[in-house]
Amino acid sequence: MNTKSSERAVESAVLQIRQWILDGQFAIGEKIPEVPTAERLGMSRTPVRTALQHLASEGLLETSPRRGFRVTSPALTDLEGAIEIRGVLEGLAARKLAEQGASDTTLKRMIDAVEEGFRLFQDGQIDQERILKFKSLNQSFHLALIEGANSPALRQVYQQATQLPMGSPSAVGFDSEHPEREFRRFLRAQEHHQAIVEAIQRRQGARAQALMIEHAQISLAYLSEGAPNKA
Amino acid sequence: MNTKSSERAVESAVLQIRQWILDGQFAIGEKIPEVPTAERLGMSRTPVRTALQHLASEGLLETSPRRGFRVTSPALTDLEGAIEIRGVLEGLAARKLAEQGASDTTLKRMIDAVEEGFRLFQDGQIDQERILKFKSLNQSFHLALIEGANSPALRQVYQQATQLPMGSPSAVGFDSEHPEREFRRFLRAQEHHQAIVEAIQRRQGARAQALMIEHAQISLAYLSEGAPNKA
DNA sequence: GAGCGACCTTTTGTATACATATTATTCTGG
DNA sequence: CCAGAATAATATGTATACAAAAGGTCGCTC
Repeated sequence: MNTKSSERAVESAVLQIRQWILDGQFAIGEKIPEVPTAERLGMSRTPVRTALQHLASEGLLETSPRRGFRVTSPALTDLEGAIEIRGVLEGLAARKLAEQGASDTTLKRMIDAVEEGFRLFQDGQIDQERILKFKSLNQSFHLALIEGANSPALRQVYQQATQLPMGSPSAVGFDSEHPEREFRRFLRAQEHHQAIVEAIQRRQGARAQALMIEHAQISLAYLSEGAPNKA
Repeated sequence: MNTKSSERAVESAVLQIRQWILDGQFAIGEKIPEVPTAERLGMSRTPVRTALQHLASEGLLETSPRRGFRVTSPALTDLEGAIEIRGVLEGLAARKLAEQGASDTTLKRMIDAVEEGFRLFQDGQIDQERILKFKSLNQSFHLALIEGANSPALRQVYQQATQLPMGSPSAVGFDSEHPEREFRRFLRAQEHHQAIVEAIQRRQGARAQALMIEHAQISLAYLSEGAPNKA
């Protein structure tokens, strides 16, 4: 196959291989050889190699000099750890925003996300479409927070942290058997977001930080309550 | 040139290019093209490319899809950000240690570091050798903390964070013109370490976290006092 | 039959060729 | 003389060829 259509073989390889790993299609210590993977993806070794290096930098693979790439323990037990990390990093971002003042655009992005979120749930209904929309709004809120904090270091580390398996804010699950409980959970998240925005506007750094960290703890509590692990 | 001597062209390229960047041989936003770099290093584009990707994952370079690699700001302005991040991550580690209990070996590593630190300064003297020793003890303390927290995700993100330029705990400076002030600074750090160990032993999670974060703030205050930036 | 070593296969590392996108330059029109 | 488009030059992304090393297999020796 010669130089396919577009020019993002690497990107598609990263997405596909990451999915394979998260789907559990590879055992924990299993080796991922370049040639079969390249054939499976219909491309040459070069982009596959690049993709594997990228995934290794994400922490999904480990590599030894002449020994290729192997799947690391996906640390499913450490989903907790990833959420905690997200919490303290976002807490730091919230405090910085409050202390140094948030830009109008940042504030607008956050307020918009909150208001749209309330509009989503104002009639008390909940369905698949709204859940997806909420996830998107949620991610938008958290991203505005991090980007608004105006700290390249924070942005970079946060990005690394959210690349950990299932560590992303959008990886919130949904228990379809208890919709009313889920509804309350989303609403509580909304209220937290609102309180955080308020604290930032009032320049209450410590409060913003504490709220943000507590906000992350919700996800943790949700997990230990026996929530759906793979929704 | 055909397949040089050994098989670590990539490694040598990483070392060399990293050195060039840290030496300031490239301007901040400057592009690092593959071909000239490959020629300069006497190898082909392939290992250079791999090395550049690696350095990008370290945060020294940034990359856009079809636009190659550029040197990122060494974040001298964001040294602050790196220290803050270290602070909240170590704070999280301290809380986890306190809450879930520290292992004997972890506790011993931390206590040893603290006691040796006090022994270093007990006669009120300070010199180059002791400063280096203190840096080593300091690093040992912080490493024990992170590793003891038993969270793979935390370990990984922390490692990433300390790879940020000058973000490592051992990158503490020393102002040789004010030795007595420096002495007090080190002593204060020691006392913080001791208090943190105590809080962990007493299972006071929130206190341990707060102490750790405050501990990081010392470095920040030190910076803004006009401390030596490159000691 | 078991241990050790040579050989063969597989796989990674590097070099190079080519295609395509980006960037710089030049030419034309206003 | 400047602006914008077409074109040339440069650089990146991908494919492929080749070399060297790791891992496995087979055979030899004791």
